[in-house]
Amino acid sequence: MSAAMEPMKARRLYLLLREQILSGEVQDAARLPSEPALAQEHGVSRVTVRRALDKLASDGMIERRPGSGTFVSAGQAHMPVVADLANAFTHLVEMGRKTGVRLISFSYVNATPALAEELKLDPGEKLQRSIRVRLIDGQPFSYLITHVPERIGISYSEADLASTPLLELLERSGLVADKAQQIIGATLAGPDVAAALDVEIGAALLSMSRVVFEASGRGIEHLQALYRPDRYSFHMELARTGDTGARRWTAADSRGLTQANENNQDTEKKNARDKRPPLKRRTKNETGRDPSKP
Amino acid sequence: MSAAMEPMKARRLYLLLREQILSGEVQDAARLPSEPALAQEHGVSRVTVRRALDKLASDGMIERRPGSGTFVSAGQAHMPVVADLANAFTHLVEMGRKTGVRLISFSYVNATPALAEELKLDPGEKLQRSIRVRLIDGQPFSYLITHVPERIGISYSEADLASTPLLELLERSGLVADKAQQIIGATLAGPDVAAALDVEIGAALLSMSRVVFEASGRGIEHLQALYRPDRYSFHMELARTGDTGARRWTAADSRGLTQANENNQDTEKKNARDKRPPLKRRTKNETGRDPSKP
DNA sequence: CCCTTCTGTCTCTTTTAAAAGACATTTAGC
DNA sequence: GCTAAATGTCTTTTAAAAGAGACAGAAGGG
Repeated sequence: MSAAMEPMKARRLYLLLREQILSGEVQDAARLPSEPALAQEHGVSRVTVRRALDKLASDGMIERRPGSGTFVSAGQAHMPVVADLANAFTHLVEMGRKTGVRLISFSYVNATPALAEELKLDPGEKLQRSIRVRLIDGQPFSYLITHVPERIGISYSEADLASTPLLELLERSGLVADKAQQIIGATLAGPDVAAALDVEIGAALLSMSRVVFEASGRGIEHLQALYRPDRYSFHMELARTGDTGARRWTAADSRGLTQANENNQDTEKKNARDKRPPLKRRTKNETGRDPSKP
Repeated sequence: MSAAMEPMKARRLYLLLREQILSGEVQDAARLPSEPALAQEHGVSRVTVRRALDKLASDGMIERRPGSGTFVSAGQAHMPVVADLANAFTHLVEMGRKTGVRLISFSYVNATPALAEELKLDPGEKLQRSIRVRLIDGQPFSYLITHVPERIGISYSEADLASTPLLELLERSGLVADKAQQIIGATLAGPDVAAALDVEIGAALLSMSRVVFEASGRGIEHLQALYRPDRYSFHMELARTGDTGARRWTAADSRGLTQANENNQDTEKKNARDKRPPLKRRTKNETGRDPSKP
């Protein structure tokens, strides 16, 4: 019922206006220039302006009143799910219990050179590769690609993965996580991730990659997580300790997981999945599931 | 000499292949299907496949050998600049001394409702608004939008902003930062930010917004930072402390700021700025500058 | 109340991207 | 050295996005 990917000029104007609104360059709650004005100002046709505004409106960033004008929607809904950075891990474990998980794929593969190095694998060692999607209130917010050495991966079943956090599975089988590295960055959503997270194809995602090591120094888990930034973000509260000269910020253990905010306009957001018929995509089995277990 | 924004289908295929490579779905160093094969597989023409591959190649993700095939470029260059998350602040201060800063804009504006609330401003209070770009080795990596209450902002000059970190300026004028909130997310690059950071218009950016409070509880700084994820990312090392039952991750103060890796293919990356002639953009004064001062 | 201005919704034309195919050039293998 | 198959580079045709304009309906101000 609607085209999938907005065309170039419209997208450009959309990003421009979005930038101006988010950066505070355009006053909050102010009226935007009229559509013909915007069209002339940016040297595009009104249809294009309209497409850009349509998208802003579907993002909930603007409100359009026929006969009156187009207005910046103040609020900017906050993040529904927020992870505390200081100990994101424990929260993730807790969250694993409160959220649903879909197992997208599960297989054993050869380690790529990069992965083998990061996990400090023995040469030729294989990896268990699984892809999961985490849901909260039935809505996906994270896409997890995990690689675990085969010798470790065999200690739990495919079904376990769909119900229990991986770290817990690992520790149940006697392994002791000792150290971990995390890198937080950003990337663009590809078609698979986009479909799984219900976002558009070029959307921005928060990415976290993590490698967990046991005491011996060998890697036991490699995780590449992709988050919808509108549903999940990292949150820290910092306190300044020490006096002038040696001042420094320390992470105040803010009781995180602010899970408020229910009026996000996401419900209203068209869940129309786009078509892109020619570009094929692998089929994927779906394993909806909700937790249980002590 | 080259078109600015890659067309839709090409972009889609680009994102698809990129996803498959980054997720490890396509084996490292493996040969991709031939261009005609990819064209048929995805139901697009070879020109489109070609455009997608062109972009992957310019990202350094693939290598094309005429007569032989197209191969996945293993390495995936690491981040040149990495910030330690545990005390990203002090590092930022240090970095402020080692890097260049460009002042993009400087003005006084009315506070938007959202900003007024976040900073806990008195009604009607105005804000000093400044936009800066941080460079390392002459290359931009962060775009900073700061809002400071006017009464505080007048204590330093426009030129100060181009040479000294803001937090230092604030503390020089007698203010004492006490607490801060940070939120880390991701967003898409708009035209202005894209131009300033030398990325494409729809690129993914790492975003951090921070509010700093003094002891009285009043906000003294609001920062919205946008980072190029290929040049800057957050890095943490975690250690697991406590025994089974009450296990928990604590941030091991990894001596961060890993500034290694010089062979990033970025030098070779075409710095061709795209044209987009009709879409206007505000002009911006540039204040190149390198540090000094004790 | 009327007039102006704004958004909403069409139609038609122009421009640009994508498709289809031909052909040259390079490499690897037999 | 020949052949098969790959990338590189064209040209022509077709499909899709963007442009241009007309017109209806809603809101606000004199």
